[in-house]
Amino acid sequence: MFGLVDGNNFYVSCERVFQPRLDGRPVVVLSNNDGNVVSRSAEAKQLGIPMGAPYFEVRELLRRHQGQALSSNYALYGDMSRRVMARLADQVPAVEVYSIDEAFLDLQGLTTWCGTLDARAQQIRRDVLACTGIPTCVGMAPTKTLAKVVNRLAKKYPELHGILRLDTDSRRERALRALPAADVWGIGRQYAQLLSAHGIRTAWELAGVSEAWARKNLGGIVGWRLIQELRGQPCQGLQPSEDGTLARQSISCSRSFGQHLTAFDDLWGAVTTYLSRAAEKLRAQGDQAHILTVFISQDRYSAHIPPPYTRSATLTLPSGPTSNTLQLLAYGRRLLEKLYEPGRQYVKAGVVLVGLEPPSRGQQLNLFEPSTEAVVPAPDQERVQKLMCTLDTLNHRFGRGTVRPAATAVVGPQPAPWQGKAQHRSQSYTTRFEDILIVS
DNA sequence: TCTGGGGTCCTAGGACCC
DNA sequence: TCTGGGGTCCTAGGACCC
Repeated sequence: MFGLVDGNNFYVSCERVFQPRLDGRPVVVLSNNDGNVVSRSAEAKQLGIPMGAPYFEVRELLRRHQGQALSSNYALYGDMSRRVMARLADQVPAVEVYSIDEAFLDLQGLTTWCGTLDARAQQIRRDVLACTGIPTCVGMAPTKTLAKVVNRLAKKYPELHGILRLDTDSRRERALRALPAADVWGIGRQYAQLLSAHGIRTAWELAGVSEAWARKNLGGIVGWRLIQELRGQPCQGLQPSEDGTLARQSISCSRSFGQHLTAFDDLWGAVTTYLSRAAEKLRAQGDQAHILTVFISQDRYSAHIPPPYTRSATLTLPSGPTSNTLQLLAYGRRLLEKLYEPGRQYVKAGVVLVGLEPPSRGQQLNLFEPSTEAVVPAPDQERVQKLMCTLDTLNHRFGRGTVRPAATAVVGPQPAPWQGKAQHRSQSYTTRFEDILIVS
């Protein structure tokens, strides 16, 4: 039996823990750059504010209803997530951290030592709420996909008190009939449209399509598995997370700018910032990368700019995998030089690291004489490692960006030109001493 | 005026291998 | 005249997730 625990309106709930004045009011949390709505309180949902709505479209509506919009505060949400996951790990045999606000649980054998599964699920919810302040719902079912189904229903119907368990065929049928096919895990916009065109409205009807049809129309093997899981045949196991974190197969960092940028140095400042951050994540994961991509984008909403809006360049590092920020920056600069065109207005940039692997003992050498200008010479490995370790320690202890590449420096008191908007940011209550909550 | 960021998996097609 | 079979790796693109 799988459990799925999901934080209700997670980002909004994190904010409310430290700002009770937000209770009972329509509250939304915005994406980076204060762009779109990414989390909504129940009151905001009731106003009809859709997920993903551009902020400028709903600002007036929120104001009229004494609502509040908040800039996203990932330091806070990440830390609250860690606390929630730690509580879960304490109470079940295994946890798979699926996203910042969701985890699959292994419920095997839980009933034998603590009453019914339902009672156990309620106990987990109470514990998480008491220890972190985050309200959750729990779905329980024989497959991950069905656990997602019942979790959604538990959220939708308050009379279920936050939990729903699915263990018989008649319960499965009732649950699937109650859920629109478009709300099934794995059915996005395109597939929803296709299903609707074929008259398939509920998850129950979706579970009834033929295997051949699912294979043909819902992404091959992926669609086949989806149908199996809806019918109660598990196709995905639990992949327990080590120490509450996930080892990634790719690491990226990208941002929209607060204004249009045209100067190379400004773009380079942004790319330097993002690449430094990505390299930090890479080292935190204990990996090195051997493929680097840099991309820059123009405004895709602009009427007079033809696609493609994004141009990217990828390089397999000729000197082998590395997690050295300085070496990555040297390659990154060449990629950006390749992409940059003077006179164009750019709105976003980013970097992606792939080909991740743990450091090997020796450094990979190029069999053929490398064209010397293409290779960024790798300085002494041990010294570099020490340097990176010192960098990470300082930035962890004194705050992100305390020690950083000079290309990101800005003269004067104004924010960097690539800095995005965040006009309604709450404090980092749990991760900065200066921001600790004062109760008077 | 204003429109996010960070991931996953799968498929198809081409180059190349023996 | 006649032109195989079974692989791997890489890339681009498309779908999905939160």
